[in-house]
This record gives sequence, structure tokens and C-alpha cells, in this order.
Amino acid sequence: MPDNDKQIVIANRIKSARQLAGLSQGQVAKLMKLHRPSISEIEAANRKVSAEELARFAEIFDVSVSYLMGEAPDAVAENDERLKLAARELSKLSPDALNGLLRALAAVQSDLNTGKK
Amino acid sequence: MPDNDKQIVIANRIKSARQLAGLSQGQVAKLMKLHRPSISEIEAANRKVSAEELARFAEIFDVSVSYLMGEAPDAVAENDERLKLAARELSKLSPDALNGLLRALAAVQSDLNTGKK
DNA sequence: CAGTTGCGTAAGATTATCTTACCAGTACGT
DNA sequence: ACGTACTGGTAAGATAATCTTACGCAACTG
Repeated sequence: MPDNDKQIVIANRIKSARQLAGLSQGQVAKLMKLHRPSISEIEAANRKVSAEELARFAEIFDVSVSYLMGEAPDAVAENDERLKLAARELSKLSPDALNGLLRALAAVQSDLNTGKK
Repeated sequence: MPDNDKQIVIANRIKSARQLAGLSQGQVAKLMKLHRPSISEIEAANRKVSAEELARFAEIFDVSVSYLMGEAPDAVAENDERLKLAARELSKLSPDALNGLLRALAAVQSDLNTGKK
């Protein structure tokens, strides 16, 4: 499974973040309400980390979740030029208006898909 | 255990992001190399989501990981994620429909600006 | 040396997930 | 109406992951 790369990156980030936070595995285990061996296995990439656990790690170490996931800071890929224009229009709306519009759009789309209306 | 709240939030975000992306559970299951019932259970918050899986969901739906985690209600970032989803909805419309919608948006916007409603 | 702390790891018990299957609702064409 | 296909929820046994306890070892400290 060459897809474990991600898990290894996450494991390494967790370990280094813990060390930089000056915490022992035992202390972290207590804060996470886990047993110490679990922390050890997580840092060795022998155990998966759930999304909830990842959020808690980020809290404890005071880092962002995306950092623990080894993500690049900026990742807003906009391919279609028209989408940019549409998004720019939308960005001028208030959050409430945007909310309503999103629902309306979803409705329109499902109508198109099902051939209704 | 208000600790399951997080998982419920994540589950809801995944479900709504999937729907807005116009994908069925089966399609997502294929992309994730999981079985469809697993997607169903994840969206029902009956199964945990691993960090790796969360990253993959974010890829597939083209949203940020932190959005799926229900994090950082940084109004701007939140708005940005919703804009992405809205923009993708727009891309599914016909050119004519899109043009009309853009005009309607401009009208709505001017209404907002002038305090009308 | 004796005690402590931190970390890694093993093994059986426990729990979660997977896999297959069946079900109901919806939409569409015959 | 019918049959077919697509979507989503859920059950049950098989499978895989995690937990829990325990042991071992190295690096310190008094």
C-alpha cells in the first residue's frame, strides 16, 4: 500500500509537534484519554488517526489541523475562468443571501438532473 | 459526551459537501475505494473517519479539510468554501441560464446595497 | 545501586470496520 | 399497471483494527 505515505507524514508531524510542545507521550495520552501505547503506535504510523483525534492533537499542540496533515498552506485551485467570475459575483452577497442562493441552486440542479419541472 | 458532536459535524459536512458536489454515495465509494455502506455509515456518524480519508474527501469534493472538520468558522474562509460549492453548482447550468442568473445576482446585489429588499 | 521517566513492543481481549445481502423509495420507459 | 435501474439505509457474520495489560530497555538521578 503505497498510500500510507499520508499516514507517515501525519505521524511524523504529530511526533514533532508533540516534542516541540514539550510533552511526553504519557502526558498526551492523558489529555487525549488514550493509553500511552496508542500514542506510540500513532507516531510510528502503525495506527490510524481519526478525524476527531486529529482535531484534538491540533488543540493540544496548538497547531493547525492542516499542518498536522502536511498540507500546503494555500490550495485554492480555480480552473475555469467563468467560475471565477461567478464566484466574484457571489462574493458580493451577504452570507445570508449566499445561503439562500446555495439552496436554490441545489434545488435547480436536482430539478435538471431528474428532469422535473 | 459532547465529544461525539465533532463527529456529527464532520458527518454532516461530508454529506452536504457530497450532495453539493453532485455525487452519489456509490460514486464517492468508488473514488474512495470503499464500499457504499461505509459512506452511508460515515454520513450517519456511525463510523469514524480517518485523517487520510478526510483528506481524500476534501480532494474529491474540492473543499478544505478544515471545512469538513467544521472548524474555524472564520467567516471569510467559511464563505470561501461555500463559494466553491456554489460556483460548481453554477458550472452545471447552461450558458444561458448562467447569464440570466448572473443578471439576477447583480439585481439582488444592488437591492442589498440600496437597502431595498 | 535503586528508583524514575520515557519509549517501544507483544499478546489476548475487545471493538470497529468490512463485505454481502436485503429492503424501501424514486424515477423512467414498456 | 409493470419491470428496470439508481439511490440510500441497515443487518449479520467475517475480518481487521484498536485497546489493555504487561514486559523490556536505555537514559537519567539521588
